[in-house]
Amino acid sequence: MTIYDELKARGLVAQVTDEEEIKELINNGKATFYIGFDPTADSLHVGHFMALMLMRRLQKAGNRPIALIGGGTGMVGDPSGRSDMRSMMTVETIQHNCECFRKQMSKFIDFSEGKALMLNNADWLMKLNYVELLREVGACFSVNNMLRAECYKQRMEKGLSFLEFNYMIMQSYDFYHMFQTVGCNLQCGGDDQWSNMLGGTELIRRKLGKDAYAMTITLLLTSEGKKMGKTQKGAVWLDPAKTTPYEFYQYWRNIGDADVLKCLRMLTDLPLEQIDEMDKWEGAQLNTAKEILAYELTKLVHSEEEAMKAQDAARALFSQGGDKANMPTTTLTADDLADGSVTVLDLMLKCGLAPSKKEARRLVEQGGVEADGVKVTDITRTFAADELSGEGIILKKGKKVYHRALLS
RNA sequence: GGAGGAGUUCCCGAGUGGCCAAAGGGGGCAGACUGUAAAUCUGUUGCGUCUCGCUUCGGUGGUUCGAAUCCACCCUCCUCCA
Repeated sequence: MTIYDELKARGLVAQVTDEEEIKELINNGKATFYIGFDPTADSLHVGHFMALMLMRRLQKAGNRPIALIGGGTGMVGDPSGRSDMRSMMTVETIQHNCECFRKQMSKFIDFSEGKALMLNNADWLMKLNYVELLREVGACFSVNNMLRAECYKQRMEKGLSFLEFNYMIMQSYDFYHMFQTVGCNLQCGGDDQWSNMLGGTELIRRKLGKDAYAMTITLLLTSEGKKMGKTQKGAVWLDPAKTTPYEFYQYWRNIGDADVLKCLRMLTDLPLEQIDEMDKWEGAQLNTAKEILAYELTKLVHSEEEAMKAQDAARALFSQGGDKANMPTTTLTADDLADGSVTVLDLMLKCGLAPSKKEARRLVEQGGVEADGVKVTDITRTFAADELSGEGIILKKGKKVYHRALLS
């Protein structure tokens, strides 16, 4: 199976500018393609994961990836899919975030010996001179067309600043610039980037009379239409310090029935035949598919070892027993105790199971808290030092949040 | 630059002097049911030393016994005109 067919079969391809040409390019390893990443945080998250996997797949097929960090465009902010204006970041923050991205990406993409490039568009965008830019590329953009673009349409009602309006031009310029300097002939990105990407191919055609291509990947949405990888607490990060491997595993383990197969296809490296087999599964059997998904993804993002640990911990917890080793743990010190003990409420607070005492109290009153498998019914319950020492105590909040507390 | 309008808790959105920690909906959390799923039903959803107190309705001052609500100035956004 060719790489293009595989991407298609996995449901990754959303839109393409010229299917035949793109097939020809990527199937024969002739593509130098780029994907842009806006440095809006100091870690990549699940939303970027699919792009990373795409780069990896295409690289394995012999193509050369360019990870473009939007150090320059990040100064402006992409209005696509946003209902409000992004807050502007300082130059230092952007710089720091770029560095963090670089580290994380090298886990998925081989940057050795020029097999992949990492560029920062600040390198060329920051040097641009306003009048020169207007003369050079300004004439190639039709405001009428831009306003018709889907990404701006949505913003016409809410209001769109001139700053954001220029995002498309900057992104187009990136492609134009890299087309000339490093021979980048294909741009990939999320489907919400389609209009921005077309801006680039259009610019190259007008300025240079040459063809460049664009391909978008399907946005990973939950069956409810929300962006995958968002939780109440925020994004699911790839950085273990921000989202622990266990939490990461649990995120996928708890995915909706309707989304499992789609995720397996789009995100994992498992052979399609194996996934097709799972497609026949129904009902509770899907739980196994979820377990596979969670394991595979944790392995890819963290490591096989972390994936094993997370899986063991989850299995132990959800089917009794209690492998306490790999559970999120909070270690208390003598300072956390008052008169040699702590109340449940304080303990929950310290373990981050509740944001306030009031919330902790509500949880206990509603019967949502267990300590070592026994439901806590009394809000004045306290734990003495000897209960907390040694193995510690396993607190359970709700149905599936486990946390160990022990005394150092 | 001119004329209007708006800013309320996680979000949307009521409230226009005391009965307001602020209706309703969404979302979240918990309980029941389940398969660590979905749907459904129930409870809950500012904080604390919790029959009481404290902080919160864009910001800062003011009027008042009492302000989300009235006044002044400022900030931000929207609409129409230029």
